[in-house]
Amino acid sequence: MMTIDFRRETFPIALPGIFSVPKCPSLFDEIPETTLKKGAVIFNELNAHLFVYKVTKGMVRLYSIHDGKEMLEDYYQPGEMFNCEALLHNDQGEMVAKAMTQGTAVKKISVHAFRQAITANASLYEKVLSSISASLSRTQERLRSITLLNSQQRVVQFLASHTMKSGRRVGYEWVVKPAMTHQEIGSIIGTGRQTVTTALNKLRKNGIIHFNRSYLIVRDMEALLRLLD
DNA sequence: ACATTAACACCAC
DNA sequence: GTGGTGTTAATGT
Repeated sequence: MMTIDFRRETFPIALPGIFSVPKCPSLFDEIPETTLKKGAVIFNELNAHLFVYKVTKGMVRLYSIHDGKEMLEDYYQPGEMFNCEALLHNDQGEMVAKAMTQGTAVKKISVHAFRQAITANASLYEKVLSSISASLSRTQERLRSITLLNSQQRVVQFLASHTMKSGRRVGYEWVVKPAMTHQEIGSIIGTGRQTVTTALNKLRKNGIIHFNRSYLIVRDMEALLRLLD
């Protein structure tokens, strides 16, 4: 009877994880996950300092509010940690995290426990850094996109990168399931939902994509990428 | 020209 | 019924 199934983390080589999704395997393994409905609050400005989280299913949106309007700050996908800023002392302002999609699941660990874990396992600290670094890169990329591209190009660019990152390859096509709402896509790329709808419909009319409420298929990724030249 | 906003109908869960 | 989508008209830059 073999019961030894612990996977101990050893890093003989320090890999520059440029393309790797920052993960935190051992620390969150034992934690039960919480499943949330779309729109459910994960943390708000009052309790943002208490926990560090990891997404296990679905997507999480992080936003702030200015003059009653929501400003999307960042978003997170399965395997990614978020709210690592809570480990630092500086206040991030009034941030709220919500489940972006139905059936989003997260795990959480208290800031105190996380700090203790870091003292026992220094490689955790690197994961915190790469998580924050990945968040910064995403935000820079969104800023660049909003500055340099028009809304149609932004839709195309987001669609291509999001599909290749989170979609499943099926033959020559890519399937993204569950589909994001046009509203959510709009908040990420900084445009209105009508603009997203019309841009997606144009792509659908050209046979490059197909979509309905539950999934989205990229039929011709090369044609999609060609639109960015 | 490009994009946003408001408005309305339609449809799915 | 609520929320998401398709479409158009008015308006702004």
